[in-house]
Amino acid sequence: MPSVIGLLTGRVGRPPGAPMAPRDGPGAVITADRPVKFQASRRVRGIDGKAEPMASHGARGRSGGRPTLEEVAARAGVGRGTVSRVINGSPRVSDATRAAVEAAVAELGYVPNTAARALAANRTDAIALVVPEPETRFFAEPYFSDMLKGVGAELSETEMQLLLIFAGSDRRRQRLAQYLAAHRVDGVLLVSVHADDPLPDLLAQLEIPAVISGPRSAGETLASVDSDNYGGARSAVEHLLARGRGRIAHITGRLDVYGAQRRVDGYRDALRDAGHDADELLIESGDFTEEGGRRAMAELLRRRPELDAVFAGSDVTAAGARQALREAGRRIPEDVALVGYDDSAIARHLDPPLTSVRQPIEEMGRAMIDLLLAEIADRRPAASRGLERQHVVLATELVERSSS
Amino acid sequence: MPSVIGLLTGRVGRPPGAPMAPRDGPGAVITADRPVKFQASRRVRGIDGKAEPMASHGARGRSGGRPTLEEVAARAGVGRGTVSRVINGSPRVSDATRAAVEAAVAELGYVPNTAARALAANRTDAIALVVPEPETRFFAEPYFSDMLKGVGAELSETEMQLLLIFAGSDRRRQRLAQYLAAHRVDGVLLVSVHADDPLPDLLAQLEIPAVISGPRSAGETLASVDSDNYGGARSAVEHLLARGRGRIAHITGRLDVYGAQRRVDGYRDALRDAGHDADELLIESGDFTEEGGRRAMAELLRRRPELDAVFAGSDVTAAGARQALREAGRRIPEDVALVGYDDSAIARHLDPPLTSVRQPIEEMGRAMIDLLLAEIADRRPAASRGLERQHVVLATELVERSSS
DNA sequence: AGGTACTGTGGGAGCGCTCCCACAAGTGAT
DNA sequence: ATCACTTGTGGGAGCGCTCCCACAGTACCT
Repeated sequence: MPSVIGLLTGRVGRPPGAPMAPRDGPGAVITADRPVKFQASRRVRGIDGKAEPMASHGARGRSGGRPTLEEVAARAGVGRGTVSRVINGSPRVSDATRAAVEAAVAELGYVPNTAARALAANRTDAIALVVPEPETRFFAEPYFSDMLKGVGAELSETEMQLLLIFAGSDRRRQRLAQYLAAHRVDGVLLVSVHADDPLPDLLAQLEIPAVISGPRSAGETLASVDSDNYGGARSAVEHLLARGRGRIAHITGRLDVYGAQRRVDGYRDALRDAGHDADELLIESGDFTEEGGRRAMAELLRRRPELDAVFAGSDVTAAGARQALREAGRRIPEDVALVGYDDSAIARHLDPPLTSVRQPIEEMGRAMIDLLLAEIADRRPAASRGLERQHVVLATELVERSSS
Repeated sequence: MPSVIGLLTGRVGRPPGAPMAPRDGPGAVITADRPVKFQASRRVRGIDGKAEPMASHGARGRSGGRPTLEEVAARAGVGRGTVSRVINGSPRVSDATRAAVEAAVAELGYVPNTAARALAANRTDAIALVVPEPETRFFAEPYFSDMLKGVGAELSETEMQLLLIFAGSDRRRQRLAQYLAAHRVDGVLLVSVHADDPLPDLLAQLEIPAVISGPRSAGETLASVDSDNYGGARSAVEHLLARGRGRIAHITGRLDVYGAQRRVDGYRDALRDAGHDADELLIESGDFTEEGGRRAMAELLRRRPELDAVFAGSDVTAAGARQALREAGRRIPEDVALVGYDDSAIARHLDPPLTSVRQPIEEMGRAMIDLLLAEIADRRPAASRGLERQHVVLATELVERSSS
């Protein structure tokens, strides 16, 4: 499978009277509410099939017979600049002129030439969603498709095109670097990036606007969107406490992931605030995998056989823990209550169904796009930057099921 | 989810001495075998963060400080045209000059500007894979991902970018039409198109090269790639005959799909050639669905209870037939042998595992790309067209399992 | 010598846009 | 009436490429 999938997200027409988007707005390409009909548009080649003389240089040729801005202008009896303003939705055009231009556009079936626009304006109207994972994982995990849904929804209000780039192997990362160096996108969305990934630095160097889905640290330099890992963990632990559990263990995620650290913090603080003594032996690190969860659970049972609840760093981890608990003869939730994180599909399908902390992934996608578009728009007027990076944190929600 | 996913498939560098591809070849963008290192490339903005005067018109500005062809030429002490020839891999450059240019390219970290190239050359170096289905089906059915794999593999030798366009709803078809009208792709790959789809006509009108994966009829006007439905069906029936079955029924696919008709033809001819009388009551039409298969099977059992084998138009259909057979108390394969088509995942997982006709889907994807690239290349020199459309048919293979 | 035919090279013209300057016309304060 | 804005408009000057023509240089014929 190729390493970059791109999603078309632009819209076809701009709702009449819709507010202008930033930077004079990505305007309507064409006001195509009417049925999309394609006039056979005068062709370059003669009827006999032989190539027309096609005056080596001079009037219309290469474009394949498509109308240009200039032609629309002539038709509408206005200048080129005015047509451009109408096309791009600038407000500084009189109503009469606008109507004339729109009529000409419709009559000629004018569609802007993307390449010319990109060249002149030095932008691509495309952004990339970079996934440093093999595409199999991408398609398998609902996390990504939820994110994609949010991103797509938010983007559908714009003319932006989305490219999905898989950077799971060295070869692909190389390709990605190439792609970025060619400035083929106006901005980048980064998901599931590890702490030591050089990609963020590359983006900074190339001065490409970027938003990261989970900050790499408290001092993240890129704009970021995250769910409230700390709060989510707290809510899980508080829920267990409220259920009367007092010996709550935690299987962490990979601790080089900042979000996993924050969950540990939330776990610790919730227990401390409830007046429980810290017990480091109730914490065992996992790695977000099922096997890791099983191993960690077995270890916890060995160290603290009297535990009565487990907060796992992910649903998959919880699934592993569940197996270890079963093997040890512990019943869920009677003997040990279990809470996961992510509220993924497995949470619902586990036996018993798993209480889990839901992250608003789709919303995170939307938020990322908002931030990114703002950054792109800001950058445009090569103006005084130095804006602080935005960091958005979205609330989580505990979904209670019968495992706790 | 957005309606167009684009896949990046281009390569990073051209293998030294690789044969030139058509039309003077999509050449190496940059000879980046060396580790991808990004020089901080002189920036437009001053160190203090304020915008440089940036002489309103005149030398270098908009491009964001990236080197241009002109600069590479100056550095290498040659003309602009020569650098262009080197970049595009033209053979009409002396070795010494080429080396000098390549050195300059490497030193400056030159990467061609895609937009400028697209504008000047009137091409996009992108093609679209159009899927007139919702993306859920796309991701669920291995048919598509296999196809994608083949397409991606073949494309990885070129600089072409792939766009995946979902045209499952009216809105999306509209968007697609818009996209095509803007000539944002050089060519289109069409998969699973129904007989009455207007898309092929639209493509013809816009003069966009296109290849279809299953011809809509014997007189398909578009270039096409298909598997040998006729031969595949024959091999299935011949296999059943060889196993001593004499009363072989057929559950067809949707008969508005040309391939399904061809399978019926193959079925008929195989029986006729073996000296069996035609028995139209052994043929019942399905619709490629499980429910259709079940219904058709029930009907066949009612009409011809003495049947001893079934050739189903697809694996899914076979799965439906299997249920109906079970319900009727027939054992597979003892009482009734069952053969499917597609050799999809369910064929392996059915109980008993299903004998099925495998189509070389990945190869079909490759073949489609080959045809499409050839068409695109042919079209370029607006030369005498009128070439006959190419139709490629690939052989199928019978995969024997225990259901027959 | 003068053709004829290459190969290799430089650079003009142009692709279809956006950006921005110039300027006409209108509006209102002085 | 003059000045200072504002609003709307036209069009020049690019953006960074590709295409192709022109031409120098070399080679091999007559």
